[in-house]
Amino acid sequence: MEIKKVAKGEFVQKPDELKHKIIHVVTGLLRMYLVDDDGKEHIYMFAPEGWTLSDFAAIAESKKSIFYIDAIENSQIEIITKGVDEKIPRTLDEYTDQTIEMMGRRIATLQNRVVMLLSFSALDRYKQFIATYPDIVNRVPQRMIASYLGITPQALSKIRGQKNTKR
Amino acid sequence: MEIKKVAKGEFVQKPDELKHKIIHVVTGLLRMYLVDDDGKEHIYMFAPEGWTLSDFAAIAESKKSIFYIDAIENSQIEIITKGVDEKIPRTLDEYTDQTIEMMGRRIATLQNRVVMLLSFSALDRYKQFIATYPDIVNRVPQRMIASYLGITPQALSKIRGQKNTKR
DNA sequence: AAATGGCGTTAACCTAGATTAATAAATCTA
DNA sequence: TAGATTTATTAATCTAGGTTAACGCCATTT
Repeated sequence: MEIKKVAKGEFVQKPDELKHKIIHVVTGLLRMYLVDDDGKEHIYMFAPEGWTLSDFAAIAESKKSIFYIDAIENSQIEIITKGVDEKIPRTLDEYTDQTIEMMGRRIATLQNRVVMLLSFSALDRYKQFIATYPDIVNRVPQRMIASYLGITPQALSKIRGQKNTKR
Repeated sequence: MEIKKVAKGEFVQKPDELKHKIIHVVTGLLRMYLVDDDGKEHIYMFAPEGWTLSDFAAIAESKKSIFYIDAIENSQIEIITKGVDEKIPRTLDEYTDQTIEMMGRRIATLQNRVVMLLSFSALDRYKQFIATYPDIVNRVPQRMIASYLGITPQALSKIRGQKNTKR
């Protein structure tokens, strides 16, 4: 396990790297995102202090990751590196309590995210985001929140205008 | 743990029940879905043989579930029931290898789903679905696939027409 | 076999959010 | 601190997919 400082804007991972990374954020704030065929960024998740980032699907399927990971703030992180073909632990005693807890939280988060993307309007997604991650809201630019919500910065700007006049 | 037969169309869970359920599918096919404020159904996941269904977020947050679960085919299932306030296991030795494996697969699946919902067009979502779940495609009505993809049955029908003529 | 109800398809119209573009404010950099 | 770059906002226009509605096809029930 490697401890590292990353400056704002610095990359920790790029797609197609030959090693998988599991990144634990000690201080600061990172983001994990993909770039689609049209060159558009889509933020998969933010990771503030205490969160862990990794491409579970890539590790599970022994594929290369499609995600970029970079720092939104100067951060301190711990990195565990594994070969692309290295298998996920197969039995219980290869796991730690901490890993299990992280997995449970991750499933709950992803589940809520899918429900939101499936059934909420852009406005409701935004409301839920600020209710769920009030601290993140003030630490990242609007356009990244828009990207996380699956809408354009322009649409988010419009929504915020409406939201304020409607009260 | 309770073993049960459920007939096609029969409910296994409805929202707001006072017990959480973890459902393992032995044979057959179930679906887990929610109904939004406009009365529209959104399918969260399908569960054929070997899959496990549960509302992780509700269990993690000790809340009541928002999901319906019912049988698409006559099925045989195993149900584990827990009180709504009953805590998720806290330490490793309360887990089984099987549970851990299920969690890993679930994260990978959900991650792929979020990426798809964030960055794919309706057509690409459909293509990815039939590539990933070829067997499910022929076991569920189109309208349910549409619901899973986050589009209307009419939109899916149109897409399928295009897809065929474009070759 | 008629009636009922679910399902898939097609088509006309509509709307939430995307796209494009222009501007101003904030932030970075030399 | 001047210039360059990024960000947020507003507005005009466009479009993927939603909505509504009608029709035909199977199944199931009577």
